[in-house]
Amino acid sequence: MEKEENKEKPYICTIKDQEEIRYAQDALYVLNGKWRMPIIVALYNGLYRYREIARNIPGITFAMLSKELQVMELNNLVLRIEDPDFPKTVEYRLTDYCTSLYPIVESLINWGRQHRKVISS
Amino acid sequence: MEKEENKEKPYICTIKDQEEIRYAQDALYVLNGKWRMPIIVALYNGLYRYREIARNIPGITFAMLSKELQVMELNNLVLRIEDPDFPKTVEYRLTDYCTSLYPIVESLINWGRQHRKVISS
DNA sequence: CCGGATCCAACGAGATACTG
DNA sequence: CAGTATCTCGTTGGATCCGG
Repeated sequence: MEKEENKEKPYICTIKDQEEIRYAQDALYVLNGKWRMPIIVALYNGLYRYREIARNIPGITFAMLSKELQVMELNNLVLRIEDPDFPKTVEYRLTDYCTSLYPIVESLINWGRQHRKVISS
Repeated sequence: MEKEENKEKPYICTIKDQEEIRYAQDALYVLNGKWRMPIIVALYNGLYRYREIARNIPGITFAMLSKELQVMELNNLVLRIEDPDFPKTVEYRLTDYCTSLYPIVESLINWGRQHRKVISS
């Protein structure tokens, strides 16, 4: 980090810019990685079971999903609900906290849909 | 990739889920990495010059910004406008294509702002 | 069927020094 | 001022094996 260099020149910038950039960075910190948002989409659409989720996210492996879900549980993004019956079933749910992220995910989906239309026309 | 395993079971899932997940993945492919979105925010807010941008994105180095801008230019996200005068000045602008991404960035900022409020209260 | 643990490759990211 | 070229390093991502 060579923040010294950045700070040395106070520079005529509107504080607003810096703040918006920081907000974006904060959100990115929570949502970083390749799989976090797709997993949220899956859960949001009612895919709750482990293999169910894995099967519907193109390219993900079980190991990656497992690791991501662990981290997301620690970060309070998902809840893990285990049923002790046999065969063992586990469900994952979005926390309310995570649900508040959905506008971001939604705009992502909308852009993707629009973009698909554009490039295929 | 053990997609074979994923494909083997057609499985009762609504196609809609898969499509939304794919759309999100498409968008993420364009916006991946730690710096792409912050750079877009900076440009969107009227920071056009190289050092101006670097100074206003916390944590970024000149080298990272340089590399990102190159890739973003190739991907048609930014335009590089060089003025041959001395001292040399270069401006970067968002392309229209990139501007269409701004709803995503905006929702990111809004969540970040909201989140800041929540954790500081 | 539900995963976790481990090991390793690939890539992203940063430090540093240098150029026009 | 506006970059580029390497080099290193940590993290992400993935394959494989293991357990309840």
